Formats: sequence, C-alpha cells, structure tokens
Amino acid sequence: MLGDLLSKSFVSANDVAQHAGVSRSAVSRTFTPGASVSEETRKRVMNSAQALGYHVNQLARGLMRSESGIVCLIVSEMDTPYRARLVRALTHELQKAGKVSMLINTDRSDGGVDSALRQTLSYRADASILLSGLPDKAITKLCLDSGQRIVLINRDDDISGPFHINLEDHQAAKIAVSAFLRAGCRSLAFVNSEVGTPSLMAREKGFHAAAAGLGLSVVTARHGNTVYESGRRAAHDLLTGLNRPDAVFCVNDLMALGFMDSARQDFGIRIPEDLCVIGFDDIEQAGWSSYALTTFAQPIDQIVQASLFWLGDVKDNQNVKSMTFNAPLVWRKTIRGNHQPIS
Amino acid sequence: MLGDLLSKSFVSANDVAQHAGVSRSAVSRTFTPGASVSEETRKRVMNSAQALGYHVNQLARGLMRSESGIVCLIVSEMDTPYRARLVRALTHELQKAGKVSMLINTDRSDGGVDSALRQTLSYRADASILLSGLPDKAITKLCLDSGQRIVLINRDDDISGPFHINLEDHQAAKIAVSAFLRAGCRSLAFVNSEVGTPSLMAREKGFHAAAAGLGLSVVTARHGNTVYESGRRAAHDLLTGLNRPDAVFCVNDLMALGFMDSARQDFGIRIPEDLCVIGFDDIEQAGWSSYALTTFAQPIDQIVQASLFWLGDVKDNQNVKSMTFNAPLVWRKTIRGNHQPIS
DNA sequence: ACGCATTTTGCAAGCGTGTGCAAAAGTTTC
DNA sequence: GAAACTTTTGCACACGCTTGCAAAATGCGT
Repeated sequence: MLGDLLSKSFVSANDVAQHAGVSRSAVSRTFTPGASVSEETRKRVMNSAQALGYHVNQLARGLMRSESGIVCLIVSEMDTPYRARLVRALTHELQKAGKVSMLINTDRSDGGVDSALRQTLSYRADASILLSGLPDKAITKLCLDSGQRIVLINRDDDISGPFHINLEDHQAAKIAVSAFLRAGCRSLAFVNSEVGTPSLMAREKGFHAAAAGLGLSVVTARHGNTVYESGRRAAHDLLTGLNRPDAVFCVNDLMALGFMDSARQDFGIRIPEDLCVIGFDDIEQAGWSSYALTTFAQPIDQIVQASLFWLGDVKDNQNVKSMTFNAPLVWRKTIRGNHQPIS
Repeated sequence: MLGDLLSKSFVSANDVAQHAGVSRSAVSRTFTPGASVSEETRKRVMNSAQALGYHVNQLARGLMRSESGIVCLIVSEMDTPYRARLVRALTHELQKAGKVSMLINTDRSDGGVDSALRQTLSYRADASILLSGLPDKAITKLCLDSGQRIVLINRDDDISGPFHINLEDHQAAKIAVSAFLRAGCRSLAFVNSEVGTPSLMAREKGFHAAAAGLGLSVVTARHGNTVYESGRRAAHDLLTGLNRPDAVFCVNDLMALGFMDSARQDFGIRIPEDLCVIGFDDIEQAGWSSYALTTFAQPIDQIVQASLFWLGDVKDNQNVKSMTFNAPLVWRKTIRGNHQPIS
C-alpha cells in the first residue's frame, strides 16, 4: 500500500512468497493445477496474492512450459458477416477452453499470411487457425515443426500437415440445382467473384456439373470480391440481355443480396415469381424480411467444435486429418413452390 | 538439417550465435532496432537466422523489456457490423504500429469485463481497448498501476485514469431533430434499446431536449438489445396506434433497418413519404439500396487514430484525458426534401 | 608508430516462472 | 516409539531474451 507512489509496477511470485512466508515454489505450485501443495499454504498464498494483486505472468509461464496458451486467428476482411460470426464463436469457445486468441489481420498488409505465421512463431502460439488466405508451404512446415497446430478453414486442401475443415460445397451446389429444377426453373445462372478460393470454385464446378447432368445450361458471371456491390454488378451483367435466367445461385449471401436489390430495383424483377435465388453462408441479413433469402447455412458450431478438437490431445488426432461438414439449406422465400428438404 | 526428426522444436538465439560464430549478445542486438552491431556481423547473424529458421521469442523479450507488444481488445457481440468494422480497423492499425492484438470476448462469459482485464494483466498487455462493458474501478486501477494504458470507446465517462473517446451524441440528436423539422415532420419518435449505455442514453436525452426546445413531442420505445429484431418490435409498438409518428430516430442502424422493414411490410408505410427515418453508425447495410438509410457515421478512422495516439509516448499525453468526435450525418433517402447539411 | 576517441563485442546478471530432486514434515503401522 | 511410507517444501537450475559494463577492436590525427 505504501509503495503505491513509485512501486515497481508488477508484483511477482517472489513478493507473494515473502508476504505469505513461504517459498516461491509454493506460490508457483498454488497456481499450477494439480501440483502438490497443502491446503493450508494454498490458502495463505491465495490470501497474499489477493492482497497484493498478484497475477501469474503468462509470458514467463509460457517460457517454461511448452505452451503459451495463445491461439492465433488469421483472417482478412473480418468485418464480413460470416467471418465476424466465426471469429466471435471461435474466441468464445477458445476462452472456455482456457486459451486466449490473438487476432491477426491480413487485410492488404505487407506479407499477408506469411508474415502472420511468422508472428505466430514469435509469440510461440500453440496453434493458428486460418480463415483467409493460403500460407507458404515452407512457413507452414516451420510452424508445424515447432509443434504448432494449424487449422485451415475452407482453404486449399493439398497442403499436408494442417488440419482441414471443409464444406460439402459440391453437394450443396447439387441441391441448389435440384431446388431450382423443382421450382420449374430452366435457365440457370451462377454468380461468383473473381477470388477463386477453392471452396468457391467447388461450388461453381459442382453447380455446372449438376446442371449439365440434367441437361440444363448455366451462364456464369464473375465480378470483384465476394461483396454486395459485386452482386449488383453481376445482376447488371446477367439481367440486361433478353434471355434472362430464371434462377441464380450466388456463391455467397452478400453477393446474393446485392443481386436481389439490383434485380428488383433496377430491373423490376419479382422474386421468387420471376427469379429464384439461393445464397450461401446464411448471414444474419439473409433472414431480414426484405430479403428472406433461401441459403445454405455455414455450420459455424461444427466448424468451431472441430477446430477445438484439433487443439486437444495429440493421441486422439493422429489419424484424422480433415473433416467435412454439410451446409444445410435454409428455406426462406426466394424459391417458389414447395419447400421440402431435398434428399 | 540432420536434427529434423527429433530436433528441439525451437531454435534459440544461442543456436544462431553458435552457427554464426558470434556471441549471443550479437544476435540479440541484431534483432534490436537501434542497437550497436557492425554491418558485417549483422549480415552473418541474419544469414544464420534465416538458415536455421530463427524467430525472436517475444515472450522472453517481453519478460525483459517493459512492453510485451500486446494490446487487448475487449469486446462483446463482435459480429455486430459496427463493432466488427472497428475491430478490423483497430487490428490493422495496431499491426502497422508494431503491436499485436489479443481479442477478448466478453459475450456472456463468466466475469465478463473484469476477468478480461485480469487476463490482460496476466499477459502483461501494454494497453487495453474496451469497446463493450464497463470495468470495475478496482481492477481498472490495478491495470493502470501496472503501467497499462486503457482506452474506453463510447463508455461511461466518470472513470478517471483511462482515456475516453466519445461522440457528440447530444449534438447529433439535435441535428436529427432539425432534419426532421425541415422535412415537415411534427410527430417524432425515438427508438432505443433497453441497454442503457451512456452514449445511447445521451442520444435519447439529446433528442428529447432538442424536440422540447422546439415544442415538438416525442414518443419513445425501448426494446431488448440494439438489434434488427428489436427495431421490428419497436415498429409494432409505435405504428399500431392511430396517431403514428411521421419521423423516427433510431439509436442504431440495426434497429433502424428492422424498423423500416416492419414499417413497410407490416404497415404499408412509405419511406420517406409517410415516415422519415434516421439511424446511427452508418453500417454497410445502411447503404444498401433497399434501405438507403440517412444516418450518422461513426468516425471510425478518427476513433482508431485517437486510440493509437494514446498508446504513443506518455509525455505527449499527459494533459489530454479524452477526445470527442463529431458523427457526421450521411444523407441518403429516408428523409424527404432537401439534403443540405445542417449547421 | 603512437595516443586517443569511437565503435563493436562478450560477459554476466537479471526478467518471472516451472519442476526435478532431495530433505523435511507428517502419517500410518506394528 | 521406531520404522516405513506418503505428502509437502525449498533449493537450484532452466527457459530465451535484454542490457550495463568493461574489454577488445577499429578509426583518426599527428
């Protein structure tokens, strides 16, 4: 209390030990779950710690133990609804597991994912979860070699070592075609960005394949990023001509919403009477009554759960190297006709 | 190369020193900007570091230096558009400043903000930025005493010690009233949540005060959280009766959008012909053409800039304890009549 | 070639923690 | 009460880094 004015800023385990009249080991063990301390000294240490405002220095602890408790989330454009929701869920669950999350923004910064992974190494992160971008193989190896776990969510699949979480994009695309077909649509369109992420391309390929299998033609538009405005541009691209499509599968909800707004307001098209629309992600806005977009839902909970599974004990994980989840179709009002599930 | 199979996972400065034939101090200094190393040894060290895959251990460095380089962002409901955007901007700018951001989610977790700040202490964070919730005073003091900087964004103002960043909520509310008046509105409504954050209440108070000053009456609705659905409920609340308001100021864009959707679809109200709407935040969705919401823009850049200013050198900051920014009105299409700026 | 000023370098003492090991204390058993 | 255990405790070293200090190396002027 007296040293308040010019006290050394942090109180160490030493100070606590002195105050409690025990050895420093005792206080260390008090804060180490499962260590051997008598109930009495633990009490004494706890009291002193409380009185002095002691907190274990996780930096020092991380130096000794192999684990720092830090998990890095590597993500760009994190204010995108889907990404934001995933980040929120991940941090929440990581905290519950006693981890702490370090957020690395790879927007358009120098080095991007690679420098992010380097930072990951500097802070001795226990694991990195990548929601965006693709890491250089050499750096990935470096991370793995230093005992780090790596999780790739919806990323490229040909890197070995990391744990992969993917979606049944192909299957979803197939279901989209079936839904359109059942609604009586015959002239299909696919709206993609120019990004070319594997999962995005899988949806496109799957859609084309499924349509071809049924003898339906598909016209494709690709514009900019997977954002609202690109969806609008796609609408202008696809709806200007004479033979308009009567169904459009957008690679992403944001694009779908932009497409819908433009279709209705710039072209006077009614949805779903004149045009059926399906999106992907099931972001919050898709449920807003101005849109009521039928869309495939990201299985956020499963993705998060799988990520945390991979951070658990090694022995359990030896065999499994990837998990693939189903993205269920959420029926709203942008498809006409009956809304029964499709097998 | 040979030790690949069972190598100790991390390469230390010692290893690099040995490989380069210099002392450990030399490699340390090589990675310390502004330290005294000859150009030649620096080169040698760099080469060895590269070859061995060495990365400074920031945990150990943080142990010696006073600063860990970690800045904590404490936030709940971070997938809200405004929050997500702020987090994105903060992390980006923090990284540019050589800091790293630790994201702490206080959603409905045990302890909330207080335990978040405790974590902050454990990791010896250089600073904490609070976007949500209010910290206990004792813990705040503990953080400050241990040399941590604290930034409160749009939080309560009566805590001394932290740096406060606030908005001209009162002023904005006044401008909203003027805009409504000029558009010919006479029957005003205010839509708030039940959250009761100081800045939210300031908008409400300011709106009432300004309206009263002009002899206009205001009816207020408060529902749940500051989310879309609450806006809908407010609409049902305010638009069901006979004497409907012809202008509504929503404390938040999300509520405004919910209100608009319900007003149009459930009540057949035209905007802005029958009803003028103003929101707050200028989230991306406010600009979507289905809404074109006139709203006050969060000055994100200024907020971020101010936050980083406070993390700078102490000497410059001694005097200033808070900053207040103007939230400019972004004119779109939910107010009828002329769209000139209001003094 | 020499003295002096300046840069570069290595040594060693920390930073705050975890943990193996042996000594001390406590507990049970006969 | 002593012997044989078991639990608790303290010592001391390690983790990987920074940095003050003094010694070594270098540069400069004469």
